[in-house]
Amino acid sequence: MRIATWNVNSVKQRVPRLLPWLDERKPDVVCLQETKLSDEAFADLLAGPLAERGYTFAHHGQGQWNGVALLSRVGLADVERGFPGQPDFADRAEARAIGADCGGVKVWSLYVPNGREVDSDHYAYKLSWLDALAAHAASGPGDVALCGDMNIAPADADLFDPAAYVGHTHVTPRERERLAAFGLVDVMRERWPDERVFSYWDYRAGMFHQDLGMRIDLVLASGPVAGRVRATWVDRAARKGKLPSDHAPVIVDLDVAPDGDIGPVVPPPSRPARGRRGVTLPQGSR
DNA sequence: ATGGTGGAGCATCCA
Repeated sequence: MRIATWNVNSVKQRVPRLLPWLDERKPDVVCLQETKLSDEAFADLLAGPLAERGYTFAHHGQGQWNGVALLSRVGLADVERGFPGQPDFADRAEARAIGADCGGVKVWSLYVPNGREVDSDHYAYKLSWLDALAAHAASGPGDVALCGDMNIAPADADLFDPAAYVGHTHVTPRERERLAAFGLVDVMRERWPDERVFSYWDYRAGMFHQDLGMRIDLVLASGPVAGRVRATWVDRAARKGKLPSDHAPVIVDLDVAPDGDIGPVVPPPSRPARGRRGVTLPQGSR
């Protein structure tokens, strides 16, 4: 079973990239984030193309911001939109979490709040949001995979240059502690312990071209799921070419790949490290 | 060079 997670940064803009990518990679379960559509608009846009490809789907949207979805060819049962105790921001519920049983695994598509500035209201919201998620994720006895844009780099190795992020969100101990508190396995880092591997590159200043990115899109799996992993990689090809998202998909194969390949013969997930110091982070970049 | 891009949508806000 192949699971993928991808922050598409507007699924409407990304349709010409998403549909060929589904045909090429043939994921069984897809977690999308930042769809930026209402449920109705998502269905109008994608119900036909997804049905043609054998996917059922569930979307949790709020219009122009946020929005998460699950696509599945292995079943989509017990769909949950949001999770118990999920906090609001400014008294408004945001569409940042959708979960379902897909092929025996409870899969969550998550778009963790950005946090904006350390110690801002939005940062406090991010921490409380993660606390509530931990309480819910820990409550289930079954196999679980938390997938999505966590807006946290688990370690300094997940940054092109740790010095560029001093004082920024995404790297603070309080955020990283929340990730660790899930008690789940970061399957990408387990598979590639010493590789330079990023999933997000700012659109600005040629960051992707220079491979100046960060790894914030994660698959966090419970032990039994992590034990089934045969391959894990970042699909950097999806970040290239015309009108890409600023994130690349993260792909995880459990047991065997959908085309029968046994995995894990895949290229290293990113380029070798090139010493780059003193690069100024684009303002607002996360 | 103290900027630079892209998506929401129409004035800015967000990442």
